[in-house]
Amino acid sequence: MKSKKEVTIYDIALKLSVSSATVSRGLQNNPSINVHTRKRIQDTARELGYRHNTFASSLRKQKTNTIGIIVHELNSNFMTSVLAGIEKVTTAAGYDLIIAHSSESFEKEAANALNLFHKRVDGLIASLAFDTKGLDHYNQFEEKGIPVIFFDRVEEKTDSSKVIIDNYKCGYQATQHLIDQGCKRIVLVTASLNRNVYALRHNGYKDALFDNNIAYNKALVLIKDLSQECGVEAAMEILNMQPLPDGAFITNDFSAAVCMQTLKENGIHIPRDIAIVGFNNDAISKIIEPKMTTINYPGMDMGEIAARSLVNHLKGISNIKNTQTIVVRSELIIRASSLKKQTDLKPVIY
Amino acid sequence: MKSKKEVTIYDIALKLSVSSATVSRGLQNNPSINVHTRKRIQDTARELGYRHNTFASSLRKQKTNTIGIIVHELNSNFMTSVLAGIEKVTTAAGYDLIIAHSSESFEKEAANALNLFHKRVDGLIASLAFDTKGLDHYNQFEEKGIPVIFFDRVEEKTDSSKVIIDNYKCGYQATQHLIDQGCKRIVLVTASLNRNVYALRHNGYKDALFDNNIAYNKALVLIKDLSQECGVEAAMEILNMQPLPDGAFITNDFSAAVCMQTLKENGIHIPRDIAIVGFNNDAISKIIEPKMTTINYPGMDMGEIAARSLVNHLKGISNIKNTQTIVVRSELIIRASSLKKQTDLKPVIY
DNA sequence: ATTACAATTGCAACCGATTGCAATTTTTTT
DNA sequence: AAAAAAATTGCAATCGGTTGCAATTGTAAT
Repeated sequence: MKSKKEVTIYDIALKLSVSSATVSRGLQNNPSINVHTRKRIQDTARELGYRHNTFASSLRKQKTNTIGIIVHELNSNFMTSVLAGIEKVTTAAGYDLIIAHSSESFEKEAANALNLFHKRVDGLIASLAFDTKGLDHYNQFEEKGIPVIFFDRVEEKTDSSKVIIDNYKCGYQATQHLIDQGCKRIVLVTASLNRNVYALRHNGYKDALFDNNIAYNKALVLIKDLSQECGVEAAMEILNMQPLPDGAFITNDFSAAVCMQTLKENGIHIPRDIAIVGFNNDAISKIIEPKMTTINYPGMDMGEIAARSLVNHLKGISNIKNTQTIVVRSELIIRASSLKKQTDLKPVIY
Repeated sequence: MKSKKEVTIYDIALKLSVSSATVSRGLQNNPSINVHTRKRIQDTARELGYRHNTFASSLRKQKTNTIGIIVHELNSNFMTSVLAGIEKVTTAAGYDLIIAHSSESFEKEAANALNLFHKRVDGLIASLAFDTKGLDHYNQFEEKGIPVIFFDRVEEKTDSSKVIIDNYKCGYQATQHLIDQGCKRIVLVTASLNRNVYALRHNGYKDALFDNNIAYNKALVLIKDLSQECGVEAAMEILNMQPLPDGAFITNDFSAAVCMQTLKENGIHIPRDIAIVGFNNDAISKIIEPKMTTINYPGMDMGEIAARSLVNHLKGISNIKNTQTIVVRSELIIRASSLKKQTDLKPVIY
């Protein structure tokens, strides 16, 4: 239990009869220190079991070499890919990461933001929680000149930097596809229209209907939380609709899968009775029967792009303010769950 | 871009004509400071936009109030639950978390361990990567008296503290269940037997066969990486077996789901031709058709238990060394994928 | 041999909060 | 009113690296 005293640069300095300044420089491989001396210092450090004291260093240097990440959840394919992309870039650039997740709670998100602020991250990458309203909790970063970059779930109105997909287009595409398959009564299951991604998908849905002369029917739009349970709820509501809808665009693969399953259990045939399109291209979309048509978008790329902008900004290579919004590509992946007609359109296998 | 200078306790001290010591104590609500003074200090801090400097504090106090977490992946139900459990406990106890994931790579795990070591976490909670061999990279913590507690994927042999389930029992139970359903040729799809969890499940499988007078057949044991792709591979190998197996115990729900699907696509009926049991009770097990029999074990509880031991140890309430191994309950959840016989055994709906 | 210049190394002042102990002020007791 | 006890507050050292600038040593040019 008794832990030995920490080894400091002073111990090394003492042992080698040099100054602590030399040791400090030597450990950083500073070329102003003689190569031979450097080696002696590094060897002795290893030998003594020295470990760098991050606090002392950060305290003096006024920076932490750490980037904070705030996300709403971790347990999706998408998020894991984003993180992988971020890690790839930041690790290469020599930054550490602190990952915080809000479990879709505004309060936790704000608490995480404050915490990372206190931990003095050099920069922040964030995706907003479900019910996050406003970006006030990120103002503190702005004020101190700490760069923040948002991805996916962002606040459209503000002029903060962001990496997003064209959610409007996705919504339009998905809906148009369903219409192409002959659907006339298309349900939209989505989440709070306050969150940009959902609002835009909704707009796309609406406009696609309009462009095809199909009346927008509010009763067909179900606002849910996109949890697994909500898939069941949505299915039940759909089953109670008169007449039955013939298509559904459910903006989350997991909810869509559960919904689809519940519909099937109630004797609905997919896609004959109801065609289904999900969102995210999560692994489950390929496992469920029939395989699910969905929107794919590149988490890894988004992560990389966001991280690279941030890192470049931190290194002074570019300024984040100049590239406010980056839109990455996304695509509709057509699988069996939406194919009512035999179509010459080959399903894109992803 | 120009960030204003940081506000320190000295600024507050100056403004209120008190000493920095008083400010420091006042901010911590130290009762030795007059209530009225405390209020003035806190008000002024807020007014000036003071933020606590964690480094200076950690440097002086020689502790960080931070617990490190090392896991192999984040994108599973199980892991998310564990994290939630850990968070619940640590947040209540006033600790911060730093989450690091190794993407199933030993090297990354070791790098993460070193990093957290340098960040001087007060304690560590870890689950090992796939190919992690030995615990040498955790010795550094031991040496400094920093408590480490492992969960789920652990190294059995060592006497480190751990929170686990009875993997042997799970393996036995799953296999026995398949045998009860009339299976005679049972495939086991699992991962490297070097990793405790897989070795023990394998032992359970073996012993269940033995106790039922079924010969252990090495050809039926497939060592894979339990990725999604491996589900396909496993299915292909199963299809090539002569005669066809009549049961499969696949120690990961996702792989099991993919495998099951591939088998179905090849005309195999589940469970009639082959009965299937998975592992983890991941969400997918309830979505796939037929729903999958699997082993459920309480991630949230494991997280809570691990965190609580650690926190209690850190607070000196108990010593981690006294409770080396904690085994939490686990259970077989029977669903349609394994029910060959109409049985009076009611499927446990979880 | 002398001067100019480059290569190394050291000095010492930071960075900001914490805390044991002493000093001072206030309150209570006699 | 003096003494004792309690409540507040301050002093000053400490945690461990970093870095501008000065000092020293070594090397090359004249």
